[in-house]
Amino acid sequence: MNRETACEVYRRLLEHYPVVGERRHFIDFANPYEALIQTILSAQTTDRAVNAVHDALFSRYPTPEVLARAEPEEVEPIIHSIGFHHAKARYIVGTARRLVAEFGGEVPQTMEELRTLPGVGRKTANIVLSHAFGINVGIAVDTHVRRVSKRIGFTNSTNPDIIERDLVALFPEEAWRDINYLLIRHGRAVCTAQNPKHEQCLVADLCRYYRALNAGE
DNA sequence: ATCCCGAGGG
DNA sequence: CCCTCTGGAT
Repeated sequence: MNRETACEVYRRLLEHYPVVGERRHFIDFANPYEALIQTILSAQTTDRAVNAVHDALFSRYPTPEVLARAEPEEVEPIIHSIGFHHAKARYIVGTARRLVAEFGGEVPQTMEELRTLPGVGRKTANIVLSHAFGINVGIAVDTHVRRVSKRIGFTNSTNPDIIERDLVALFPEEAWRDINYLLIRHGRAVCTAQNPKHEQCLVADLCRYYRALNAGE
């Protein structure tokens, strides 16, 4: 697929998805510390759930230094409603302690350093870098991104590293952060693994999978 | 009942 | 690769 078509896909998805009543929204990051902690907490939950806990958490633990002195057991009830609270309480306290002990209380700004923090994987590091620091570090390929990219025709590969390389080559750097989430949203809402909703799809006319489907009949 | 904008661990 | 960890929204 050429860049023009890819960018047309990007434009259509960008215009549509913020408006469609998605139940998830990007967290408004106040500072890198809060951004990091909130993003760790966001794994496998809604941002609404994380936002619901925001004030209680950060009024009690406003800085990495304060959170580092806490015990996971006392943090756990505060974040209970988001789920996975047992592991996540340990993650954020452990992360705060490493920030203080090894990074001078600051959030590191490289993928390598971020990923050494407990609870921070590729996806979380990507989000923190792109949203909190404006550093574009590529596209995190999950199952949604993989499926959608293959169907539309952004890539021919099933290898996540090659898929990322193809996507990165196809979109301008400023778009990486957004295209990442647009593909995930689109994959969940419309381009589902089973019974994709072609009637609702904004980019069906540009989609390789959809065109092949119709050509066969 | 079903799904989940992940990470860690086996 | 597989599994587990959890509550909440729908």
